[in-house]
Amino acid sequence: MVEKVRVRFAPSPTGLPHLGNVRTALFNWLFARHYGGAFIVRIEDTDVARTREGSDRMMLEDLRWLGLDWDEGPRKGGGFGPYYQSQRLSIYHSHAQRLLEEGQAYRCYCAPQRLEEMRREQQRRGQPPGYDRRCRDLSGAEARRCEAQGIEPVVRFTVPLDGETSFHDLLRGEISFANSTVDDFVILKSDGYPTYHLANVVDDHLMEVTDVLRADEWIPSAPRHILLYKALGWEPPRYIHLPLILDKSGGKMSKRLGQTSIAAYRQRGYSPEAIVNYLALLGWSPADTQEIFRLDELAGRFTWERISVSPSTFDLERLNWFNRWYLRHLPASRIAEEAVPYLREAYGRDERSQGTAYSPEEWLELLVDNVREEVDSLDQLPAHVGFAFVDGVAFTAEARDVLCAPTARAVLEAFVERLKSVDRLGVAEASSLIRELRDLLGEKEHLKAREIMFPVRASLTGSLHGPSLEAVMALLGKERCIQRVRDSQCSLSS
RNA sequence: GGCGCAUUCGUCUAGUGGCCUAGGAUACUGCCCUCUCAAGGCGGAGACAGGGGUUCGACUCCCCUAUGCGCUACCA
Repeated sequence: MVEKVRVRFAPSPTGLPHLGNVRTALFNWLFARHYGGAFIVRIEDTDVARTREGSDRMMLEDLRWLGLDWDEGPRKGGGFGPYYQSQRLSIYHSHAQRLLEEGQAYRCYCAPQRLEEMRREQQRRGQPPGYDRRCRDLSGAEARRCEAQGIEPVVRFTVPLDGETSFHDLLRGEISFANSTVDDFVILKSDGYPTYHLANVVDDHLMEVTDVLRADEWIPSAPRHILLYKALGWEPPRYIHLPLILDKSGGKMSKRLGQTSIAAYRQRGYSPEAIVNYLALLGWSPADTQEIFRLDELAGRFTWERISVSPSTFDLERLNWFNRWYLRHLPASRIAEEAVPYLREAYGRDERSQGTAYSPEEWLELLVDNVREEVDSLDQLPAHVGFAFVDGVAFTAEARDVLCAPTARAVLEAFVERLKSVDRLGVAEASSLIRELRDLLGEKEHLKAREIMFPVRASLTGSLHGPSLEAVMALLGKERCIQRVRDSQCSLSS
């Protein structure tokens, strides 16, 4: 690749951006970065009916969030704009006009109902579907009659009746189609907007795109694009068709609305690092067995030869694994910061440091640091930290059993006794307090570790599971610990 | 129906004719560690869609079949 590589991500703003979209964006971005090229974003808003207000904004926002910055495109500009197709209408018109004049395209006045009937009939007869070319050889007089009736025509491309059209896909090799299976497709709609086929070819050429990385589903329409390039006298770009991402039920991702939108994952507290890492390994693999990759590291190692050709299934479990990894390895301060909205939502506050040895910031970080390993995503966090936020302790059945054990009372009394003599209860102090307690009771009463730890844990949190005991103690603070032990004893005796 | 793409453990994948009694990861599972849950360590179970070729030798190349998916719009 001698010339400078230029690739583009060209979403159509018709809904919530999903994992499939973003994977295509990611691969384009990685390709551009790896080969030192430019990454262009172009909004393909040519379908007036399906365009959703704000969809382009969300797409851009998702890209930004994931760290996929673009060199040219909306909000950024560049020498090949505008980057919204709806602002390039005159460009498409002039090219359509040229094809019209050269006899490589023609106006078609067929009514939608007629086309529909035609298709039904073809279906019924078991014939290949496609436009029957009724308007292909319309006389001037007939065309004028239609115009007089006020019919807005579409412009169709004149596809050769025989021969074949083939193109080279970098991954799959030569793919060819008999021209007889390609019908005279529409390039300009009656509302004046171009179809994907025209807009895409014209823009890729004008924007000097060298490599097209797009989803697999485009392979069947590739011959149309090749034919257009040829008709316009242009050189087609190189093509890499990316394997589709299927959802759990086996269908193409974009067809199911579901919970696969990037926004949904962001809301649930998945990190962009995890999503990028997961997506990168869906359809691409490194030469070794490494699995954890930062974005810049991926850019360094991403080569198109290692993109796979077979479709893959989206697997939430695996995404969760990546997310847990990042939850565990990202700085605690960042996780704490991101946990705030979830805690506020659940408890109306994001800290409860009063009466503890910590500042609000320290407290939050300590809390998050001790539970982050237990969740798949941040939205699960509140469920694990109730003990630190809620006042009354609710006991689980097994916690109750533990507290009713004959040895529990002595343990708790000894615990409170030691607690009283501590003036600052941080994690370190809690830790040594526990050690002393275990030494003492282990020796004197011959109690096992769990016979000591469980009652304390149960009285403090109402549960047998949770963060390490010293963290629990430090998070509650001295007074609340003492209070909870007292309360638990009362509630048991009553 | 037509056209196209694909087919290795449940899932993501390695594998480009001998390195494969098919490797890694995840999920599942056993043990260890441990106050619990995680994490971590060490094990286990688990796959080349089927049939024909080509070859001294096929997961790897060719053909057929099957299956899955995609496209078949004045959607992208």
